[in-house]
Amino acid sequence: MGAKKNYNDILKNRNLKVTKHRYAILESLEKSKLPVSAESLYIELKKKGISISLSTVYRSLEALYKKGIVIKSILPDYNKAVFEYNHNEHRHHMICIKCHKMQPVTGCPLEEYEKLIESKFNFTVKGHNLEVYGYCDGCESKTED
Amino acid sequence: MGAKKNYNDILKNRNLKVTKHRYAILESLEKSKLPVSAESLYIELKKKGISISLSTVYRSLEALYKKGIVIKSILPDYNKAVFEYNHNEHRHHMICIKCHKMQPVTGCPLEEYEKLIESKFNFTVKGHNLEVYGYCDGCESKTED
DNA sequence: TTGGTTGCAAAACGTTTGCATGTGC
DNA sequence: GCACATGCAAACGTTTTGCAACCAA
Repeated sequence: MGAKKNYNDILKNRNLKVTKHRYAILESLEKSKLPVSAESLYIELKKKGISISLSTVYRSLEALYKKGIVIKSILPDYNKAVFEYNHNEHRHHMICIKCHKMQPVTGCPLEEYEKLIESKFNFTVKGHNLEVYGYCDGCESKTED
Repeated sequence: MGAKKNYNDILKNRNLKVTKHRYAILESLEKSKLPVSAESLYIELKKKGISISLSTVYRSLEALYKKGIVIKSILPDYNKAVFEYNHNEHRHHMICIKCHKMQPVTGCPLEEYEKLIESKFNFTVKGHNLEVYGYCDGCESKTED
């Protein structure tokens, strides 16, 4: 909360070597308001003039995901994984059924629910995954199936 | 509720032709306590002596999913889709990080949250997706990373 | 120096599709 | 009979991997 951690520290703290690529990926993700796919991140980095291969993007994202630095999710109608920086502030998303846009929502109603599950079943809760589906502002009017 | 609907009616009501395969798939899913992948469903049907191809399983599941008869989800660490019968009773799942077992949990804490989102953003909520991750009964003891 | 990281191309994987055939209504 | 469902094999798009070269520590 006090001193601003840089990406190097984040990587070092989780025993990941600091490389240009990982730094760039982390920076991109942290600045992005929305979750991105490996490919779009790859394209974005290329545009910035960074020389990187798609497999490195995949490998880095997987490493960051395994360390909990980024969050990975796959949506049923968009058959690829998307990644976002884990802000640890517990953010969820609203996903538009029509245009697939994702917007973050802060605030999470699940604390009590998790406690309930822990006590009711013999299950140690470590986290959860929540997305809300519907029609966003722009698509609302154009509804009709 | 009152009269027990059979699978034929479920299909007919959604304008899907009744076929042996769809019937068998629906029956399998409805009886299954846990979400299953297309392939495991395929294997299960084969074991029952039903002659079916994997693509039919995929096509049927997709059709049922599009009609809202089944629920489709993809988990970040298990890179394939799983399907479950939509009991309309709003069930969520606990997923074990270690053994990947999924168990249903009834009860959903999200009604108020959805209302909040609808009023706060201009977003028409149509549904949501929630999974809780952690260690199940059996894996709890073996924890350690 | 050394073990982790990268690029490339090829492989793997789950899933989708084209087309000819079969089947429900 | 006709529109839709199916089987098969081939195609697809995303993700993973083997290997040699590279680089951070």
